[in-house]
Amino acid sequence: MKIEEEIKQKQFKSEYHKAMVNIIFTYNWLIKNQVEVLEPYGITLQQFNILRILRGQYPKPSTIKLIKERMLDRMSDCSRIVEKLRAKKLVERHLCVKDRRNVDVLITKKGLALLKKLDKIFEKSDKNLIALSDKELKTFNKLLDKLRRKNLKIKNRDYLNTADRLNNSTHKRQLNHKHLYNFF
Amino acid sequence: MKIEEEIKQKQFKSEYHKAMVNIIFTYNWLIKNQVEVLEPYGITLQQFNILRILRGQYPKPSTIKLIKERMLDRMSDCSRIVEKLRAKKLVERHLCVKDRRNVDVLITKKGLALLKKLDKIFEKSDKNLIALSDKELKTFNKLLDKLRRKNLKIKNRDYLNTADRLNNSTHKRQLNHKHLYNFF
DNA sequence: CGTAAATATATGTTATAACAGTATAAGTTA
DNA sequence: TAACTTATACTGTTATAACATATATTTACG
Repeated sequence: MKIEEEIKQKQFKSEYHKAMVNIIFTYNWLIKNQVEVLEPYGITLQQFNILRILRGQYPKPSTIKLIKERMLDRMSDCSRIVEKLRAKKLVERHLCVKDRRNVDVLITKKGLALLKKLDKIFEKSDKNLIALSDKELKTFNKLLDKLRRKNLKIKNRDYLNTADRLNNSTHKRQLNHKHLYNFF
Repeated sequence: MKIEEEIKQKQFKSEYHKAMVNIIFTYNWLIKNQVEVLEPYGITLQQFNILRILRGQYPKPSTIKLIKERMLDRMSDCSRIVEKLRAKKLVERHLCVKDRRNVDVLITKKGLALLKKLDKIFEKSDKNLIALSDKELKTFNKLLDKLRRKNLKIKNRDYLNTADRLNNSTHKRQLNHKHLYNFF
């Protein structure tokens, strides 16, 4: 549906402006779908994404640090999310003997089985979700990549570890917008 | 920058999958910029958007209901955000005499002045942000509109008022993803 | 070796998103 | 007009995002 109808706005002041709204609207539309699919299975989007990261490493365990990096996000709550997954018996945690600062996180059989089930669900729901042909998808991806040519002053990567974070204290709590997930 | 480099992933299993990640990544990239621009001015993105909605109606006042609708979101915290704006003297609140259930919210001179300043800032920062030509923007918007052809089972609009919300209690707290803003 | 620096994770704190529920006013109908 | 329904806004609650700090371990360096 055209974005103008979706949000009941007669017209935008420019194609540029329309593109901004369109990205935001489409993002919400997309996330909403994912969340609704996950809801009956009792896990959140964040938990789901961590499970997929763990599967990506399986049978190798992942440290909290590795998970954080894959989430491409500051994700200070990573420890706590992993703890919730552990409470559901979807992951195991072991102290790493080589470097006792690390915690090895491993997805369990139960976790793998859940992902397998969800794969099928998503395959079905996703197939009809993004309604573009393969050729259109390519154009679309190219445009998105080009769109972001200009780098932001503060890059995501600057915040990947505590040290960097502490060196930059110019900003206060304002970033209420965390959904930088890594799908794979 | 290509999305593969941005998130250090060698390749995606499909263009479809890449598009999903790309939308999410681009959204975060966009919001991050907005938030950083607003930060020095001491208002959040949500507050900023409500101010713009109020300016859109000015000199007419807006009810909380109207603001909620324009936000295109459940936005149960609307009252509280307006209260914060009032504390900063950016808006005024008056009891509506015609219908005493309503609260008339009006942007103040100070609020208008702040928006005017921010307009200039954003014009500068935005100009270089989305790096697409006008023709590319048109193609891009067309693709985004087409992308969403398939409607989600649960539409946003179903949640615009309390009555509708109460009639649908099939879901629990899961929707941690609110950034459906209305820019104008 | 001893001390400082760096690293990895866990925990504490505050604001707020996402609900649910309540209070008040207006509209509707018997 | 009373009784019921709907509409509008406000308030309460819980989980968590976005920090900041603390603790434990390893590495680096004099």
